[in-house]
Amino acid sequence: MTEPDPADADIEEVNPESQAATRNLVFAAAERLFAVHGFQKVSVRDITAEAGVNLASVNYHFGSKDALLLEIFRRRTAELNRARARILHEATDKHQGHPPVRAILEALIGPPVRWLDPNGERLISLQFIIRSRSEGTEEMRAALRHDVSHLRRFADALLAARPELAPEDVYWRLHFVLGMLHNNRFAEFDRLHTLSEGLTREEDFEGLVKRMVDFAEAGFLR
Amino acid sequence: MTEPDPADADIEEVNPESQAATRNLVFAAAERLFAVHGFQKVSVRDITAEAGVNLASVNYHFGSKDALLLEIFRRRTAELNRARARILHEATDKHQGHPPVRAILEALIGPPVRWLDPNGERLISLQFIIRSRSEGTEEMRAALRHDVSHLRRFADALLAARPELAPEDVYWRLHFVLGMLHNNRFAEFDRLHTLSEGLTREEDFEGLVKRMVDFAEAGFLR
DNA sequence: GTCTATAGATGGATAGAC
DNA sequence: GTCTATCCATCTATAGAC
Repeated sequence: MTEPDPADADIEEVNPESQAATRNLVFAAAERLFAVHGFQKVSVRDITAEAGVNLASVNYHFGSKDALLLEIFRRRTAELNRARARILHEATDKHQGHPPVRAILEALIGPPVRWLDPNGERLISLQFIIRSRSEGTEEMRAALRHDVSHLRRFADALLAARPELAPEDVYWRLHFVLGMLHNNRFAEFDRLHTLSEGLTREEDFEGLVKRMVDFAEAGFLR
Repeated sequence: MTEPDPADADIEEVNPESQAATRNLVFAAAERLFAVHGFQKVSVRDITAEAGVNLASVNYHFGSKDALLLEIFRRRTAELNRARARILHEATDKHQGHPPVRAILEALIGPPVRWLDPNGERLISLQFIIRSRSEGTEEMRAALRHDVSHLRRFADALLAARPELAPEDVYWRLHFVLGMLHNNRFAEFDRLHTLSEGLTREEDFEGLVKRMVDFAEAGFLR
């Protein structure tokens, strides 16, 4: 806590921590509201009201609503892809440079599915990332379209693990797996739970990782 | 063509066909713009400009922008689910009431993937349907959440075809297959084509149906 | 039925006081 | 840095002339 110097009592105090605090409050409120309600439906007014700060904060700290969106997007996708890359790297080391299909899929699927756990603190971030695929700004969609470097490693690993498959088969199957992941939205879970009459109310997320890896691996091994 | 009666030349003519034509122009323009640019980004002004009709047409013919959206949604999802139900019904008849997993998956996957063919006239409708999953109005999302009757038949057929599986396994795998389908968006194809450097530029949509059914069937049979 | 004009609401952004 | 007040653009919806 930085207490203002009494000698400065009549000067407007500048508190670096409260500055960072406001920025973080805006960031967190925006991520949460966007994740739950969608990008276009949430206004700057909604965000600042939720964060308990003044209306001008978004523009002061981030420049614009779109720039705020882009910063959240960049930070969260970087975190997710780092987590995936680390696991893939470990699997590569463990298997003398040639990880099997299952280990590759675990590195791809594991992090985002573990983020679904409501007991963790990542659920909102994952929902935000999923939403940005369909509702993002032009800048975000351009980034998604052109920046495939993190997927490059997974595609190459899968191509090496299944050299007898035609490369286009590998790419298409990777696309199918990504589809499985992108479908893990609040609304789709609700629908699944309605259909299954509560049978799929999942609380064991390691179990869900295993379900998804099992399903995806079968598709790659046939 | 209904020609106006010359006796009515000084009375404002009412042409039922031009009325229907305006309505259809609005419907088609709205579906196309929503499918390509998203629901919130397209204004009533965009729609009427694209259709070449006056600004008031949307409210006159449909009541509101949201009602127009809902009507497009209802019509297209009904068409898609009818096509799926018909194929499932045929497969059920053909297999004495007990279609195998592969036939069930073909009925689920075939219609929406055939709609992807740009040589057909369904691509826009499918993109609209996919978008409504994440960007729809509250009414549309409520319909998606609660109306699972069309999926009910597919879930029951799959449960019957794999009685040795725990029901929740069947439901989760159905969820994975739906994820594969929902990922067939313009933007995701672009990304896949970037990653594969053009290898996946698909023109054979029956081939794509087979790819997807192969992948999904493997996941159900393991 | 069509169209123009506009009402009425809401949004992002910013100037200027403190 | 914070906050209020406000500008200005844009949207949906509708009234009223034709």
